[in-house]
Amino acid sequence: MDNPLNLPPGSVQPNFCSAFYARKSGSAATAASLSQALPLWPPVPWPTLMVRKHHMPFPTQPAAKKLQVRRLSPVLSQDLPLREALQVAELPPPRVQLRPLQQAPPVLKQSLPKTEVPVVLPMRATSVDVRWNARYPWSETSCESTDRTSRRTQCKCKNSKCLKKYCECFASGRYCNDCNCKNCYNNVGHEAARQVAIDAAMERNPMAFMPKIGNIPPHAAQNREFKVAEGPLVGKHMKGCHCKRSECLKKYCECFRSNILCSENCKCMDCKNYESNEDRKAIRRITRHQQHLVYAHHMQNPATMGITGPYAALSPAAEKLSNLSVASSGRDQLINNNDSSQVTSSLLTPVPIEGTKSAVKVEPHGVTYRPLLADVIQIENVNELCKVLLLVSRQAAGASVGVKENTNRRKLDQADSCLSSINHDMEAVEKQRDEQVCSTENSLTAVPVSEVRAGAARSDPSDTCKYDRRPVSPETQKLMCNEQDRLFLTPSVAAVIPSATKQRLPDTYKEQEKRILKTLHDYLGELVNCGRLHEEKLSSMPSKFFHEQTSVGSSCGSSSVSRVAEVARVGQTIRQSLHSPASVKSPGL
DNA sequence: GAGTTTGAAACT
DNA sequence: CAGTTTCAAACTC
Repeated sequence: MDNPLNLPPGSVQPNFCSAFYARKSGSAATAASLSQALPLWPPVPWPTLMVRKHHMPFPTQPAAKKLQVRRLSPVLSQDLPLREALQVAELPPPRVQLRPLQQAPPVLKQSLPKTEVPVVLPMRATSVDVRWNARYPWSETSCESTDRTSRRTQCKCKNSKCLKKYCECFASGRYCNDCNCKNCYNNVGHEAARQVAIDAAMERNPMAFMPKIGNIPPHAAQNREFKVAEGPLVGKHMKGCHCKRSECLKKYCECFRSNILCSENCKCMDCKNYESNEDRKAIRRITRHQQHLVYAHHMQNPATMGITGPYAALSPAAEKLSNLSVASSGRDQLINNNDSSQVTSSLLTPVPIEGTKSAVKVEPHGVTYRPLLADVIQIENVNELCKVLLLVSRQAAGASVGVKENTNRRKLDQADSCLSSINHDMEAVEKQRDEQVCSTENSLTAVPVSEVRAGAARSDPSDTCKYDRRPVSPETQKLMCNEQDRLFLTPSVAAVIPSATKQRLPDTYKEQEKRILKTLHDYLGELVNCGRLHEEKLSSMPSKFFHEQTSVGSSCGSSSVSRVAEVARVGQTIRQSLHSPASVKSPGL
């Protein structure tokens, strides 16, 4: 099979252009679905021409125009149902006809060096990862990682039929979908009219659907750290902005909106969108601060990200921002024409900075985030908590049935072994986690990956009883919610519970449950306090702080850390007491 | 939510 | 190519 894009075997190889030229409803529908699924511009006729030479240097725009546009006398291309389409779209007929490059007159072809292709493409770009238009560079990317549809930019066009570049959907190459537009023709049902509009736009400006931002260094496009470190991307607006009153410090300005500095291409007045300008820096600081708070809101209120459960908590500061649009804060940043897919996937899925093991979160537009409990909760703390809970449980059982100390010790050794195993699995879980608090939640339940997967397949919560016939109180069931506490239900862990205890019943279990929940409650309370203290500190510090926070080993909340670690120390005390001949004392939690 | 401002796109 | 109009997003109240 022909593979002009050199895509890996098995990967999707969309060919929007052929679908577009075919002008068959089936092909168009396929293109439409792909258009919605993939962040690229389907309809322009160039991509098929470009992919072969996408490493070529940028040509000048006039050269492109000469090559792509041929003046026509009123004769329209015979293969297009233009007249019909124009009647539908009520658009004026094009005065020129675009022709594919291959059909250019020989003299034109010969007049150009072999490498000269009338296409502005970032280096290393392909027709798959390039964004064809940067007027609305955020339109596909700002929200897709969490919700592919609900937060995508929705146009509100009224008069343009969504067939002009006023419409951001059309300009960014998307069909309108769930938009608030009126009299929309930017859909599969009006494919012919849409094609006419595209041709018309191309006729006015052959570069109409090309990226507006160019000259992004390849290493900037590829290197996530670069994006973070460099602040505004080094790209340049190909046409330049023409702002007069916004000082290029509002989103009216395409450069500012795209997080790039104005360049010599711009013809703006009173421009403040240059590197050393203090106003620009201040605005960016505020934006970052808002983004941080919004992010903190999401982290502390997991329900907004689809995470629900007993640990969901909303901080007061973040709550104030609950009405702040994430889309608006995020959309103003991204401009990476080379790497839209990567950005799409990472925008709300921050990744750790290389070389740090803390849960630092990085936004692709240069903002570095850090969970409030980063560096507060360590895997050791979680292990200790698990041990404490086991010991508390055993104490309760021991107090109830008088289990001998040597049995306890033997079982404790088994517990250690079991915990080591759990720890191993938890490390695997940790690698996969994308969010520290959620990870902590998982860790507290100490669910190995395999069991997480197995658990996911078991939709019936009552299935957990298959592991153990132990009864669970309604209160516990409420607490467990969707995340069942398998620490005490899985066969491997159940094995460490003294067999004598297993046989006693409801009273013993009640006591165990009560003390475990009490301990866990106290621990979670400490965590919540830690998070709040941390957040208060963050909120009271200048935005510069957020960058400093990217360094490993936050100094914030040292007292909180010690408070959390207290639980671990208590566990240590219990362990020591259990190993000593002396009788077990209450942990005093 | 309505009205205003703004600058790109479209038009002359 | 410059000036004007149209348009929809950004912004303000």
